[in-house]
Amino acid sequence: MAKSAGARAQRDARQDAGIGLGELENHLGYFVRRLQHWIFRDVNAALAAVDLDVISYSLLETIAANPGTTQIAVAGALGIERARMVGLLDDLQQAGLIVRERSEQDRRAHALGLTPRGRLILKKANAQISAHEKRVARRLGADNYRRALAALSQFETD
Amino acid sequence: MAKSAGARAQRDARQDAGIGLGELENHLGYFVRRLQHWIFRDVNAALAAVDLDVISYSLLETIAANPGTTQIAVAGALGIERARMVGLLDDLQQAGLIVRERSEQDRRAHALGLTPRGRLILKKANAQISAHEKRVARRLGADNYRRALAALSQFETD
DNA sequence: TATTGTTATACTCTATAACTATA
DNA sequence: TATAGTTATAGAGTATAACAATA
Repeated sequence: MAKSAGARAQRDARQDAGIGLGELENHLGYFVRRLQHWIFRDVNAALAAVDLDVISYSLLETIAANPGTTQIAVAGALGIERARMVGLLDDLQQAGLIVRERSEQDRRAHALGLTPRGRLILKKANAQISAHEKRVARRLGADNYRRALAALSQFETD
Repeated sequence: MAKSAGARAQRDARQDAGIGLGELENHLGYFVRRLQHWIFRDVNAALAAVDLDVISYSLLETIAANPGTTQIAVAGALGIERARMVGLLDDLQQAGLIVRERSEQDRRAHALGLTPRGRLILKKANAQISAHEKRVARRLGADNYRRALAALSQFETD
């Protein structure tokens, strides 16, 4: 029973520190938040090697998967305000990683794409991300990692 | 194979919207963030019925589980800056839900506790939270919910 | 009229440093 | 000297509204 052993070890550690968390320890939201914090820090540390953060990386990856897409489409897919996209894309453009061109179908919109340098940086970033995922898997346990990925990938948001 | 069916349905929905997410869909961090966002919104909406938010609720629950504990201990347990604790506890105190008393062992510290009203509100909050957890479980699927809770509760942060 | 991108504004969260009173 | 709580400040993230160009 690896499960209760791991959970118990954590509870014990907190009780050693003289503080428990009551009902919180029965709620998925609490554990999701803890894991998300750790992942956020680890992935940003990993991406610092290629001078990116997790948001810039997500933007590059989404643009790479949808060449010619618009700012609004990317904003919607990633849950970023369109007002905030402006500054984020400004930075990526200044770093020479993306291009913004007037769309020919709709001249209000910008068609987004990666520069050759953008593709290179993204490739390096994905190597860092791959190492990061391995760290998560090792820390969570390979079985738990697979279970968590399988379970959470089925969650459909509104 | 409920797994690939669910994952496929989501992918299809995004492709219908004309945009995919590339490598992001293989990363646990992406799904954790998505789930965390949904939970955050749903739990805050639920707690609005008792005029709390998720942070205030976590504070009440932690204080209830550790009567007489200090601000620093709670801050450490929940990952909140001790500077931010001040304002958060000010609000809870003004709402008549907690008491801050000088600790008799260490007169620098505040001993924290719930008022009778704090205990009542917390009880009502936990009923709301319980309903929220059921919504998460239903949306994720009962099996996935159990698997996710079991897997994620074993993650130990630094 | 509605939409894309943009700018401006305000509010919250986070991080940091410094102060006070105690230890 | 170090620690608990507090205050103040600056930076990042988020939400909102309004504007120009285009549909």
